[in-house]
Amino acid sequence: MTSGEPLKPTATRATLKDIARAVGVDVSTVSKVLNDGGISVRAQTRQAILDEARRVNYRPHALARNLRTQRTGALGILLPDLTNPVYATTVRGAMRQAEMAGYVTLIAEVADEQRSASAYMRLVSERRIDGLIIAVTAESREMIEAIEGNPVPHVFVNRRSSIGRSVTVDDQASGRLAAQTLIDAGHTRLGFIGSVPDLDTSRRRYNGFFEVCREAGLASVSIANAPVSRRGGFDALHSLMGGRSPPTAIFAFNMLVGIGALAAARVRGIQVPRDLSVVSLDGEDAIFTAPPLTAITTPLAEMGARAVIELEAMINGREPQDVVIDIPPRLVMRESVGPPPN
Amino acid sequence: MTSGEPLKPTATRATLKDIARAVGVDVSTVSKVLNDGGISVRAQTRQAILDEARRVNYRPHALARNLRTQRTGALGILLPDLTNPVYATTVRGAMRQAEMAGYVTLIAEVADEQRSASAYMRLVSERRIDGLIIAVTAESREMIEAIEGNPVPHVFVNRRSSIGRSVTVDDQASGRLAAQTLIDAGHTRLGFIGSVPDLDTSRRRYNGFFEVCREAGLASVSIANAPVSRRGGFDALHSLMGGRSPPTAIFAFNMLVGIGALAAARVRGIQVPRDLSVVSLDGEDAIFTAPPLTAITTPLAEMGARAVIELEAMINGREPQDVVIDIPPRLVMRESVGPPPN
DNA sequence: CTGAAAGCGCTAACAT
DNA sequence: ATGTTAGCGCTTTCAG
Repeated sequence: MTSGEPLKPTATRATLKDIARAVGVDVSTVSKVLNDGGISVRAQTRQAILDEARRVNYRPHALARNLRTQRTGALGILLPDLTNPVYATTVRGAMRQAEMAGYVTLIAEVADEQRSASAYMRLVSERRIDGLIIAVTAESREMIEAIEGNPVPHVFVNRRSSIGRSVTVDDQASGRLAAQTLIDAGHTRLGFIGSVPDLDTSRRRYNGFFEVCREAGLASVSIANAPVSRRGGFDALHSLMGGRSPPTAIFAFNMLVGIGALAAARVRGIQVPRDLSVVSLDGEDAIFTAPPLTAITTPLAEMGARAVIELEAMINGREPQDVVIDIPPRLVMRESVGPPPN
Repeated sequence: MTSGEPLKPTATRATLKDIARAVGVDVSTVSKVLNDGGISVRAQTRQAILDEARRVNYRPHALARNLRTQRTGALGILLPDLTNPVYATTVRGAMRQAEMAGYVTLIAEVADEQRSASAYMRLVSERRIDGLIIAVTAESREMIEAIEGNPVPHVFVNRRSSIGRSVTVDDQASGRLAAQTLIDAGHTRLGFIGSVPDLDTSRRRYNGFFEVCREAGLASVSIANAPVSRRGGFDALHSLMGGRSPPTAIFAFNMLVGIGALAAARVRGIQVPRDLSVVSLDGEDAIFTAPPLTAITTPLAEMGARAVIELEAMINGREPQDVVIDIPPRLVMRESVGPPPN
C-alpha cells in the first residue's frame, strides 16, 4: 500500500532557463523568441534558441505564464446535468470552440443553485478561469450575489438572465413550428408539456406555441408542467391524458420530456400516432424511440460554440451583446405525428 | 462592437500582502496562519489575521500557490463522447469525488486516438493537471508515446491497458448473468452484440457470456460487431437477424447498443419479447424504451469515483494497483425478456 | 513567536 | 541585438 516517495508532482521538464543556459543567452531573449517570434533578435541567435527548444521539447509552464500575464487560458462551464444530452451537446460545441481558441475547459456539474453559487465562487475567486459559461438557471439570491460580488466575464447559454448576456436560440419559433405542425395535421385539442414556471426557454416555446393556436382559433391548450427529464415527461403525459377532455396531440418542449411522454403513452395503451400525436425536440435519441419522434431541431452545438465566441469577446474587452442564433428551427418528420383519431 | 479597455482579466482581490499590511505583520506570518492554522503564532495575532482575512473575503490565488507548490489542484479527464450516458455517468462519479478531494476537473472530449494524444500532451506538458483519468482506448502508438514520453499519474477507467493501472467493473460477471438470464428463460439460440475487437470491456463480457453458453451445452452463439452507439446496435441487429438461423435472444453489451437493437427490431416487425428477447445494460434511458429493457446494472459512478481515489493515491506516492469494483452486477427485470417463440 | 529572503517559471519595461 | 531588473502571489527554510 505504501511505498517510498511521493511522485514528483509533475515530470521535470525543460524551462526557459535551461534553454538560455544551453544557448548562452539570457532567459528574456529566449522568452522573446518563443513568444513574439523574436523580431529584433539576430537570426543566428534565434535559430539556436529555436533548435534547442525543439531539442528539449520545450513547453511553457502554463501556471507560471498565467501568474505573470494574469490570464489562465481556462474557461469554466456550469451545467446542471451532464447526462442530459441537450447539455452534453451544447457543452461539446462550447468545448470544441474553446479548444480552437486555445482554452482548456473546466466543467462543474451543479445540481442546484446553492451548489452553483459555491462552484462559481470556487472557480472565480481562486482565479482559475478567465471566463465562465453558465448553463444553469441563476435567479437565486446566492447565485446573483456570487456573480455580482465577484464578477468575471460570463455568458448564459440557453437561458436569459438579468445579470448577464446570453446566447439562446429562437425558442418562440420552435413553439410556433410545433403548433403549426399539429394544426396542419388536423388537430384541434392540443397539449403542451413544459417547465413554464422555471425555465425561460420553456416559457418562450410555450408562447410561440400558444400564439399559433390562438391565430388558428383554438381557444385553449392544456398544459402540464414537468421537470426536464424522461420521468418528468412520463408523469406529465399521465396527468394530461387523465383529464376529461384529453388532447389528441401534444408538444413536448424538450427531447427527454418527449421520450418520457412516449413511454407513458405506451403504458396507458395509447398508440402513437394513431391515438395521440407527439412532436418534440430533436437529438440522436429521438431517432431510436418507438415510434421515432417527429421533432424540431435546435442548433445546440452552435449555441455552445457561439457562447464561447461571445465570452472571448468579453474577455478581450469588446462590448458584450445578447445573441440569438439565427439558424431557424427545422421540422424532422418521423412517425409520431398523424391525423387526429376518428 | 469595440469599446474601451480590456476588462481586468480577473477582478482584483485581496492578497496575502493586503492582509499583512492591514494587520501589520509579514506575509509569511499570514501564510502560516491561513495554512497550517498558525500553530506557533500568538493567539492574538492569529485572530487579527483571521478576522481581516474574513473581512476582505480572502481566497488564495490558486495559480500562485500552485506555482510554488508544484501542484495544480486539477485533474484531467479524457473521454471519447460526452453525449454517451455511460461516460457521462462515469465522469459524474469522478467529478463528484474530485470535488470532495478538493480538485477541479478539466475535461477533454477526444474523438480519436490522435486527438487523445494531443490533448494529453497539452494538459500534461503545460502542467495544467496533477493527474489524469483516461476513459479512452490508448493502444495507439501516438498515445503510448505521449504517455510514456511524458509521464504523469494516470488511471484508466473502464478500460485496461498495458501502460497504466485501471479501474474496471466485473464485466465477465455481467456477461455470465446475461447468458444465464436468457438460458433460464428457455432460449437456446443466442446472439451477442458487442465491439469485441476494439473494446476490452466488450471482450470480457463476451467471454463471460460464452462461458455460460458452453456450460449449458450451447454450441454456438452468433456475434455481431457494433460501434458503441444506437446506430451501431441498430445495424448489428439487422445483420444478426438477417442470417439463416437467427437467434431468439440477444445480449447487447451496452445500453446504447441495446436501444439501437430494439429500434431495429421494431423496424423489422419483430416483437420484443414475443419474437425476440433482449437483455442489455442498464441506465436511465433503458427504463423508457419500448418495451422497457431488461438490463444489467453497472456501477459506473462508483467506478469513476474510485478512479479518482486511485489517482489521488498515485499522486501522493502510494503504490498504484488495478482495481475491479466489487459491486456485483444485478439484473433488473423489465419487459424485454420472455420465453422463446413457439 | 515573527520576519527576512529566496524562489517557483515566466514576461515586459527599461537599460545598454 | 541582448541583458538587467522587477515582480505576478504564494510557501518555506532559516534567523532573530
